[in-house]
Amino acid sequence: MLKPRKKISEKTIERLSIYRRYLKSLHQENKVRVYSHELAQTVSGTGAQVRRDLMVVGCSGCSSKGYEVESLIDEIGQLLDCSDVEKVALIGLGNLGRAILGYFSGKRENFEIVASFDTDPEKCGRVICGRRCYSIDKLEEKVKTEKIHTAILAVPVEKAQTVADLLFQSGIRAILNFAPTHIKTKKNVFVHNIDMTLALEKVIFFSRQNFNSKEG
Amino acid sequence: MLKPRKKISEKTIERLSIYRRYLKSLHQENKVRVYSHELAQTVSGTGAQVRRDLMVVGCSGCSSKGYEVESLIDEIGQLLDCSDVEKVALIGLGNLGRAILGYFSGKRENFEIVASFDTDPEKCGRVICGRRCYSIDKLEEKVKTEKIHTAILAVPVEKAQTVADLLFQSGIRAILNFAPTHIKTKKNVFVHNIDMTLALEKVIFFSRQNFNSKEG
DNA sequence: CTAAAGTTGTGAAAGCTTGCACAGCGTGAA
DNA sequence: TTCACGCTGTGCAAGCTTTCACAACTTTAG
Repeated sequence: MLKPRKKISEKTIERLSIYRRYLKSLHQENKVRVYSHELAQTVSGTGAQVRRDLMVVGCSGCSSKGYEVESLIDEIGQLLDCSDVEKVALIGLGNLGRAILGYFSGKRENFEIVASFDTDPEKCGRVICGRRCYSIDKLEEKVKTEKIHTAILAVPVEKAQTVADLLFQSGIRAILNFAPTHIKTKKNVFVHNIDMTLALEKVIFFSRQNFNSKEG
Repeated sequence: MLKPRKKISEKTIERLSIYRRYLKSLHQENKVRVYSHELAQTVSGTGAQVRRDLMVVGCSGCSSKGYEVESLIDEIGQLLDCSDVEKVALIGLGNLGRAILGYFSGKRENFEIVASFDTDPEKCGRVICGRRCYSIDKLEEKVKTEKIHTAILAVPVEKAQTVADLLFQSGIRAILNFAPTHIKTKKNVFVHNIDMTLALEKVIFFSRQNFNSKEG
């Protein structure tokens, strides 16, 4: 029943997600067809790359007319989305955690933050940004009863590994980690890091390098 | 005067930054030496990769004793850091923007957010999270007089390209973009995107894939 | 002293990602 | 119908990244 699908690279998945976002905006403008080179602009890529990415979703392009916007959206969705809305837990309600909660609140189709957790007794039990905050002691229980498979980690760096271990133990399958540290995950759990400090340092480095190589 | 340095890849720069972070923590624990395979753990990599990364900073390892923590920190710093603190501007003081401002406030050695900007007249002129917020009309002026080279973009997606163009025009050399859209940059400007929705979608996808391939 | 163990630095292979180039096809014009 | 055009799908090559594997070196033990 499961397709014999090849390994799909992270980069391809990211681009597909970006294509879809653009396709949805085209759909709202009632555009019916789109060419690969148009999609390519959304990722600074080439038409060939787009076509290759689309091969993994079971391509349906049509020579000289391009791709149908609506069916592409569907097909990418079939690959990327779950059958039902994915439940997500947020751990850590500091400044960043609350901002994340606000950022993801409402208007999402594919996932929803259904619970948040913190250690601060001041926060536990209250409703913050429209979601009830639980004590982290309840994490394992909630994750299991609510069948949550994905977690966003926005705790201080010292606590990140401990909380991550707790998440593994609870049966979480994926973590989006905002703590600036590498999380050791032996299990079959996918971890993606968003390390803002790292990103800023990188950006600063390349700004200088570009500048020096051109003008310095 | 400028080293004839080869192109250094983004990935290498990221890893170097991570190594350094770990090295600093080792330094605080008064650890003097470190082996490549220890550093490798911080990035889920191999010793060979670490050694290769370190080649670009002008390696100084010593057979069978490993690397000196302190001098490695210095050498990586020589590559990554500017001679003086890099000034950064933050555009957009919504929930996310304020969280970013808080996140980066204080205790940073290499960079500092020196000004923030927003369109909301309610915010302009006030001091938010310890930084004065200016009207976006002042952006070009401020960027030029303060010699700011780097910007963090945390504006709504509709405004992202417009503001980015303004930043290019003002002479910005690098942008860390949080808006979920691709920014067109013809000039010699380095743009790095942090797209949280994209990241979460990716994480969800791979959690399912891992799970299915193992147990489904 | 010699030998064993363990690490660095790096050439070379393997693997992954992107871009080129072209066959094949559909469309529209004449 | 026939032709020219332009797009898709994809083999292949080029480029980039990681890993392997090993010589050279340092330290420790005997």
